[in-house]
Amino acid sequence: MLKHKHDHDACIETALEAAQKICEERETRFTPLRRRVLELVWTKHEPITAYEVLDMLSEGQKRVAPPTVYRALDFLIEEGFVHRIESLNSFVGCSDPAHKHQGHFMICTKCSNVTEMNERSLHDVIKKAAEENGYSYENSILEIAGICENCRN
Amino acid sequence: MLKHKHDHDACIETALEAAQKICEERETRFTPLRRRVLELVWTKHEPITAYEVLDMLSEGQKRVAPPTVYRALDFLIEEGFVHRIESLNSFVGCSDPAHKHQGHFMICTKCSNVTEMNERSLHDVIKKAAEENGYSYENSILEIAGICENCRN
DNA sequence: GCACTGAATGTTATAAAATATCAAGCAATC
DNA sequence: GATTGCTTGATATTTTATAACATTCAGTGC
Repeated sequence: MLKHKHDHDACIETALEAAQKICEERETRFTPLRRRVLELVWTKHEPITAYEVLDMLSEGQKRVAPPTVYRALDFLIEEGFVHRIESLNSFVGCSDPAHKHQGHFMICTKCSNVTEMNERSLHDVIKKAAEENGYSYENSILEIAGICENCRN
Repeated sequence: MLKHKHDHDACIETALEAAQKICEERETRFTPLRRRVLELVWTKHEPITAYEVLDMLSEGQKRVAPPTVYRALDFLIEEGFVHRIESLNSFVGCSDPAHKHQGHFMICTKCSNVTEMNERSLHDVIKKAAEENGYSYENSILEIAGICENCRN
């Protein structure tokens, strides 16, 4: 069942190519394993758990161990290709990998789809709120639960 | 080492009394176990994990099992006396238990202290952002990491 | 008082998520 | 081709959380 009308294969491919390019620029190593994990994260196109990645990664070969997946995910998060959704213990591909940032998300409680908001204004408001309360700002997690447009119709 | 200059015992006592009163109003049961768990959460006055609560609860008596703690925490969260900090898998006492709400937090990455922000304006901005992106708003998690005023001095 | 009911707690077992540690492989540099 | 450091493999364990069923307890009606 297609939730979004888009060419999903192309969408994955674009993400992989972008990651590849960024890693070349940064001289970090986009190894086959890391590439494969990023691909699996994008394949689901919804928050995916580390153990789901693990299962998919293990298909048709010897089962990989959790650290393999977690290390790959750590790298991808570090590079900004993947975000972690704290409230779901899950991971999603980043829609704007070129700029490192912490993601702000809306999570549909019906269909589980996640939308990343890259809104400068929202980020600024949050940062300002922190500073007004005496905190220096490092980063922030924002996860909004609600019902998406599709599911309301 | 005291981090805040306040009478911590009084602060715990206030929280317990408030909870008691609210439960009477709502006709929900503020049992000895639930009271004790809330007390332990407030005693630490920093995010506390379920298993820390479990250990403290077990002191000087037969060890309690995880469900005992999780159920009490579930109740306290449901009533709005405790918030869960997703990014830390931990729990903190709510500073405004009289009004049910989802908490917005600042977390000091040095001293681990947590400050709850009950700012209407921030809440409104977040809700508006969600709606502008086509989501109905249910609730939201905001956890800002930074360094608190104390730790910067 | 006593049986009934439903909520709360106890108990046992297990699932789910994540990490520590050490070993082996591999890729770049000298 | 030896060295170095990063990456991956492998084993074990820790941390976090829940499922399922049994027992206890408080309130209600009789």
